Amino acid sequence: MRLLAMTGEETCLCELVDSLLEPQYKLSRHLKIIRQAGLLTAEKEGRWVYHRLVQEVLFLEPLYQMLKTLPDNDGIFAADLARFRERMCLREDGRCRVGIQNPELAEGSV
Amino acid sequence: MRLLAMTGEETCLCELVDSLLEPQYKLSRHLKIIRQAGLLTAEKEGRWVYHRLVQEVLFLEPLYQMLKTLPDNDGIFAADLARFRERMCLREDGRCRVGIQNPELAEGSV
DNA sequence: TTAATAGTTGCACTATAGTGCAACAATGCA
DNA sequence: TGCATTGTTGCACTATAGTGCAACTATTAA
Repeated sequence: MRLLAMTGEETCLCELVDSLLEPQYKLSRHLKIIRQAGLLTAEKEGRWVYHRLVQEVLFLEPLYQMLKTLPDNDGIFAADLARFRERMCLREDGRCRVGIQNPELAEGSV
Repeated sequence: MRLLAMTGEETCLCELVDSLLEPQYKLSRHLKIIRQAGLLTAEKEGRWVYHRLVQEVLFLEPLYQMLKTLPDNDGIFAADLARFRERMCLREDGRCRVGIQNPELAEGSV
């Protein structure tokens, strides 16, 4: 797994689910690990939790720089990014207002 | 495990064994993984094999930059580095001429 | 050509990391 | 207040990565 939200945005979990096409609990745990490592901040806002990468740590800057430079030979990241951009269009006033859109990954999908 | 030879030097395995205090086969395999990932070149020279980090790949530069910036809170890296400097003093004409010095890690140690 | 030295690797084993289900807390809307 | 929604987590399980021994190759020096 890799953190793909190198766009500098802050996102909530459901937006990542729709972008990366991974189940909610998987990404939730992934984010938790990154948060405990001190690379991510979580800010609760109503039902949504906004995650953002920490910028103030010295050695993280070259790390982010590397992630931006990384090649994307198979185009997977490009596809994730495209879905992410599309998903961000659903925001209202810059805030997420809808849950998981992908029916196969949504909560009550049986 | 972490690659610690960020000093820009090229080193042979026995020098790393004496610096990192890890058994030869462990480091040999570790180097193999890094080599297969394309981050390391191996150059055989007599009985010795000199390993050097690849510099020509675009996204590796910020990675090395990050490794140099990484904090060393417990001082382990500093200790490794000190042993490495000491070990490099045993070279003759810039080439390694002796095997593993640490008796507990040497070949015929029983 | 034999012995010692520098390094590699197959195999079995152990430890750690990732997965999926289901139950859970917390918030907001009807 | 009750229920749907967003997100989290305990548990058992599976997959992957790391470890140690010992046998192996390749090279040099006697």
